[in-house]
Formats: sequence, structure tokens, C-alpha cells
Amino acid sequence: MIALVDCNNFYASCERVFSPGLNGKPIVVLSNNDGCVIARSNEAKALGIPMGAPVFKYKQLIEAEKVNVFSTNFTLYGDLSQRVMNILSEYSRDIEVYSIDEAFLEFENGSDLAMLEQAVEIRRIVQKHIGIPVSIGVAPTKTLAKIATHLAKKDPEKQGCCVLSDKKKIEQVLQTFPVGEIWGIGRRTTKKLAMMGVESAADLMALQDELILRELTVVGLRIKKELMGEPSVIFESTAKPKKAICTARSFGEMIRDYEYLEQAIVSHCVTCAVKLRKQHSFASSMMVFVHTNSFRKDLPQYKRNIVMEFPATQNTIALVRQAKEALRKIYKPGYDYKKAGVILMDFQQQNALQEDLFTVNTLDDKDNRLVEALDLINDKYGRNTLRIADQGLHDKHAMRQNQRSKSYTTRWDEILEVKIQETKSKKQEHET
DNA sequence: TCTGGGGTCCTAGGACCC
DNA sequence: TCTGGGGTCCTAGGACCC
Repeated sequence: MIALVDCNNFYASCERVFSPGLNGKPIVVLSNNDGCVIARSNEAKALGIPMGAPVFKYKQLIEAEKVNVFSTNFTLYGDLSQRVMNILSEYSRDIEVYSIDEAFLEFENGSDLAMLEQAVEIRRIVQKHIGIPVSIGVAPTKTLAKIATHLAKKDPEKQGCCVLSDKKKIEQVLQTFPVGEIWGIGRRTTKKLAMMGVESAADLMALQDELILRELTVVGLRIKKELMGEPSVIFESTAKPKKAICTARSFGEMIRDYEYLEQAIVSHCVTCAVKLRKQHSFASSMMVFVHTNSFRKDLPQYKRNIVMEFPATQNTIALVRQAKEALRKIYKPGYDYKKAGVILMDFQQQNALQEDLFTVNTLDDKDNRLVEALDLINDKYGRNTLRIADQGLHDKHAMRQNQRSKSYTTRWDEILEVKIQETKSKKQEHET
């Protein structure tokens, strides 16, 4: 059996861990640049704030209802996520961390009651030790576990846990389960299926295999099998190295200057290179892209990307050289740029590296040692402690993040700041 | 005025090989 | 007018996920 553990309203819940006064109050967490709503507490959902809503469109509602607003704090969420995953791995011999707030666990097959008790226990421990509420669904396949979790969350009687193992019970649930809520069926496919008269999961299962194959490809067929209790989406406990690594950001303010645009591109490239080395890969191509703000119909638009190819490397210096050349080729003066990014592609793993027959390695050992030292220093003292000069020092391309909470668990300087504040307010309390 | 970021998988069609 | 059969590899674009 497979259990899916899903953290409820994860980012909002993370913010609550360190501000318990916010329990029961509406919270939203914003995307980078404080642009869109990307997480909502139940109270915020109840107010009708949709997922992905541009925040300026809901400003009035947010103020009127005193919604607590946070900028993203991925350092905090990432750290809490790891703590949750650590606990989960104690309850299963195999765990697949599926996303920052979800994990699949291999579960001993037992009676429904035994499995439910196990789920309830996990939920209790995560709540107690980390302070994050989770929902847990247990079923024979991943897709069914997703549905079980869905039920666990929606049905208040279930108290956050739901076991879906009995064939009859599964059938009954699928009769009314909307096809668009199934894992892997998105907006487009839902629309397509609706035109074919398919509305529930059961409707989908009733379709002939050949028809599904033709209309929804093998992806659709896999979903049907999963719904029938036949595992078709494999369980992957070890994370595979990524096939592409991307770093891209919108700017807090639009950028016109080549210099600042270049600093942004170089910074993104440096970030990509760090991620690349973390997974022991070498990249042999890179896409660099820039574009203007497509929402501003009143301004002239420009959008371009370029792909560079080079002998496989993981060295920041070599990659930055490519990124700068790429930008030189696509930059056009006179536009207000809103977003820029770098994508590394075509990876080889360290142990299977192909040498290039015709290019002499232009990087000497010195450059490699330099990058090694760079990693060591930044690992120890925090990212960007030591940077490439081309990244610049001004962070002109920085994001807007006006309401970010402290990184309570990872940044010693911010932890200290919180402690000082606490002591101060206690002292004041004492004096009054 | 203000609109996120980072990934994966699949298919069709073109280009090429013998 | 007629013009084979059987493959592989690559890429762009679509759809999806969190």
C-alpha cells in the first residue's frame, strides 16, 4: 500500500509555526516580487481569495478582512519541509519525497483499521514535533492515494486521514469523484473529456483502452490503470539528477541598463552552476532569455532567447563566460526588461564524461580550484558571501519582498534579531 | 502602479540512415 | 505515369505537476 502525506496549506502553516497568534486567522503567502497569492490558510480560502490571484486585485479585501500577508521565505519552508520528511522516513522503509510539501510512503499492508491507526499516529507526531498539520491518504496506487488524501482533507469527519483499500468502497468513491480532480488530468484534458461526456472518474474508467490511448495518449491509460488499482506510476525513492536546471526571476523594477541586466544574468548563471555541481553534473548547453513586461500593453515588447553549446563543464567561470556572450547576442537597447533567466541543459554525469576531441580545455586547474574554494566559503558563510565581480554588488535586480518573515531556523543573524526583540518586549512588559 | 518559479513527460514531424 | 521498407534521433510544442 502507498500512503501520501500532504502538508495542509504548507507555506501558510510554516508562517504559523513561529507566530502561533495567527492560528484561526487568514494568511496568504505571496509569490516572488509579492506578485500573486501562492498559498492560503483555510480562512483565506473561505474569504474567496483564489490561488494565483494577483495581489493588487484583492488589496481591498485583504485590508478589510485583516488578512496577514507574507512574502515567500523559501529558506524557512525548505528547512521545515526537511524536518517533516525526516520524521516521515522513520515510519517507512521507503519514502519518495514528491515535492516540498508531499511524500509517498510505502505502507505495510494490514487491516484498514491498522493502517488508519498508523496514519493517525504519523499525523499526530508531525503536528506535535514540527507544528505542521498534514493529511494522509492510503491506497493501493499513487493516484488512488492522492484521491484518498483529497477525501481526508475535504471530509471533516475523517480528521485528516483516509484509507481506501476496499474494492467496493473505491468504486463507490470514483462514481462521484470529478475527473478533473484526478492527479494528472489538467484543465485542457478536463475540457476535452467533458465534450466526450466524461465527468466522473468512473466515466473515465468505462472508456475503451484504444479510445483513451488515442485521445489521452499513454498518460491517460496509465491513469485508468492506477484507478483500477494497478500501479502504473512507479515509486521512486531515490531522487534522479535533474535533466535541466533553471534560474529565472522577474525584476522588482524594470531594467533598461545593459550593466544591470548582465548582473542579473550572471547571478542566475552562478546559481544554476551551484545547483549543477550539487548534483555532480556537467552541462554542455545553456539557454539565456530576456523579455519585457507582457502585461504592459502600452510599452514596446521584446522577447528573445538563445542557446549556447560548449564542451561539458560545471565550472562557474566557464558558464558565466557563455552567459555573458549569450546576452550580448540577444540584448537590444531601448526596452524595459522585466524578466531574465538561465537554463542549463544536456547534462552528463561526472563518471561518464565525454571528452571533446577538438577543443582544448581552456580552463586550467586553477579555475577549478577557485570554484571549489568559492563553494566551500559560500557553504560555510552563506550564499553570495563570495561572488563573481560580474554579479555586481548593488542587487539592482533584487525582488520586492516587503513582508518576509525571519528565517527562524537557519539564519543565525535573523534568529539573533528575533531573540533580541523577544527580550526587549518581555522587558517592557515587565516594566509596565 | 502592481501579475511566480522550476520542473517532467509525451507526441508529431522532420531529417537522416541503410 | 511510374517511385520501398524499416528504422533512429532530434526538436518544438503541448500538457501537466507543485
